[in-house]
Amino acid sequence: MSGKTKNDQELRREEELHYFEDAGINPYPYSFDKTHKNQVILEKFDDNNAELFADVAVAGRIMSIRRMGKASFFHIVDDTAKLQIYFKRDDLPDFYDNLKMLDIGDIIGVNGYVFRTRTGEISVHARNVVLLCKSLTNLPIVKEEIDENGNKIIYDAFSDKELRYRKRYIDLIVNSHVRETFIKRSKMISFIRRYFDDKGWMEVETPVLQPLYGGANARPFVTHHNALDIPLYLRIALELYLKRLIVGGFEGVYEISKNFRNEGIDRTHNPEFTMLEIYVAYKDYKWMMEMVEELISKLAIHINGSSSVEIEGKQISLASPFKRVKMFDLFKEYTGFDLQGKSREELLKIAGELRVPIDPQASSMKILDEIFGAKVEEHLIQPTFVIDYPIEMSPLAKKHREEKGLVERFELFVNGKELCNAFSELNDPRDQRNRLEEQARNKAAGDDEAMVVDEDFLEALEVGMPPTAGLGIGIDRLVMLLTGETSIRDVILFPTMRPEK
RNA sequence: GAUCUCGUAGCUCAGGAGGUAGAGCAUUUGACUUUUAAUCAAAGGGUCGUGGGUUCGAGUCCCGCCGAGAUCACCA
Repeated sequence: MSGKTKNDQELRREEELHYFEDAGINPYPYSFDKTHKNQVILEKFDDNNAELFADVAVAGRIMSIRRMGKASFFHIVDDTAKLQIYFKRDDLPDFYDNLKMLDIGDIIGVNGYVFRTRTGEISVHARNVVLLCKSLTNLPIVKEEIDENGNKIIYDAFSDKELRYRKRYIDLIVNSHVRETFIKRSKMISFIRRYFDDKGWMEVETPVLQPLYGGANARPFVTHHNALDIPLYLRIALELYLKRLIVGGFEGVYEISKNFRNEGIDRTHNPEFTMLEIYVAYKDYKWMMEMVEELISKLAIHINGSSSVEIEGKQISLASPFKRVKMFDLFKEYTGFDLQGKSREELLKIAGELRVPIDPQASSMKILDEIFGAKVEEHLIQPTFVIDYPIEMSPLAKKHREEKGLVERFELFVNGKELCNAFSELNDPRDQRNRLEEQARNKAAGDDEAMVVDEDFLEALEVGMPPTAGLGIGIDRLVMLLTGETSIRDVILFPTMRPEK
């Protein structure tokens, strides 16, 4: 127990705990043999097969109590559904009086038979009850009603976001849609794993603690290793180690794990977030686009039963294929300017005409990025592959096979937000060295998100990496898309919070 | 990091002409052996985020601090 002062309800629960102990009932027993999940009973029971449900054992947390004198109705919830339990005094001579010492939040196990009540609800008629865990704090009471149209009306929802995120275990208990969101998240990740594994690509684990960070433009977290007495960085991307593995001879590797970026927190950013990266040898970005289309459209159907999702009131179709548009064609379409091959000064002038505010020190890459963010992104509601980026924006991508000054890269945008980033991976070590050195110069000039030169990575490329297609997907944002959530904190179980004081 | 908004009982909220707090649910007691936002009757529960100021008097006005949300900046 915390040292917090207990309120009257918490004190009463302690008294009830002692009541059970004094009665020789262990309030924290060791196990309970369940025969059925609640959902199975609700789905499989019908009035003609009652004999199959004549002796069931169910268990779960008490969520509501209706005492009617010599009969009582509780709802218990397990990890599948809410189920009603009927207690009749005559059938529970030994335990019925103990029922009033049970509270919302306690966990019980019940043996009994399944039946349908007069009002039609499938329920378990209890023959035996065991207390499995006494709860010492009171939960928020959320009541639900199904109206005549079958819509669920929720009363007194537990909705304080701060409490919900800090006390996620309570959020999960009382808000069933929250539990569903995280079940979907888990299903999505296992679907992706299965999809990749079936193709013969291998899941790997690469260092989280890295002597040099790389693979993205971001500010890292720094920590210190005592025995080695060196700084170590928490990874900002998976890329450079996964490519080393392609050099090492694996032909398809992927990793799904946390990245850490020392930046602001908002509706779409959490300092630690889950990234998927995959690298497949002998493939290019065109192949990767087809893979992404298939993966995402199949995933949507697997998760939601439909390739169409509604988010922020917009209907979005994730059915394959997705639109593909060259980045500079999008600039033409939404700004009226052809920005390809323009000098920094020309871009600065155009940004001014478009009324896009730009830091006068900004590089041309930065200016393009700003204009894209301000003028183009918002139009990319339906899934759109934006392809062929300027070389300065993509230091790890391979030069375009036809167009000078561009690289073979795509980003997938959905609902105006970037979901994936991919390229034909740069495997010419000389070109890669030049580009990283350029990054290092930018860093020296004050760009604290620019990349650093990783000599070991360059040596790996000198050993030789086959042509390779690489892809990164922000899993949290993919979950947001498929669950309709608009805040990343609603798809991360324990989002980063400032500590309470 | 900036701006705006918010922080009242276990939960959801009301109060805001400054006069030391209200509702519903939850809890307690009683009635009720198929109820379901169960119902009916009665009762208990709050140093109104925190520290200071103005005032005879502050949940209410002012300032600092803590925490949160939204928008923006940066990014995925």
